Amino acid sequence: MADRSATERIWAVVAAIPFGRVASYGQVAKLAGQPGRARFVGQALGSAPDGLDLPWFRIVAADGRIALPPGSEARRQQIARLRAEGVTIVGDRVDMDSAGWAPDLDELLWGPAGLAPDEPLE
DNA sequence: TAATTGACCGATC
DNA sequence: AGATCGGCCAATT
Repeated sequence: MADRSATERIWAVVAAIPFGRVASYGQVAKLAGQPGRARFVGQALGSAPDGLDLPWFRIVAADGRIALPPGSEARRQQIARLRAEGVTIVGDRVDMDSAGWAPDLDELLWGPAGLAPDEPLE
């Protein structure tokens, strides 16, 4: 697996998002080595085959808003899925302060990925 | 082939 | 806090 296309690289980053965490499109793009191409992330997800079982629902807008169109079935499922993982969602927003994913350094500061996200850190 | 679209982002007003 | 604008670039029309 040497020459992965940008799309496949994005899939890999999305797949690397830990349970109970969310990441923004721009962040995924940056981690995939393509800063500034946030929109491409959305396309990559829409083009992702179901076989990958990609956690697409862990991707939200930079402000924590659900990027999917209101009233859409996919959006409703995204919210349900995130809540099922213990992510706090108020209105149409995710609490990025507690559920937002950060680069590996944060895992060292915040603890291993198995940490229960319900627990406020303060 | 050109124009339009889109699961966005950041700065600015 | 909301709205506007430019940038980004592959897929679709």
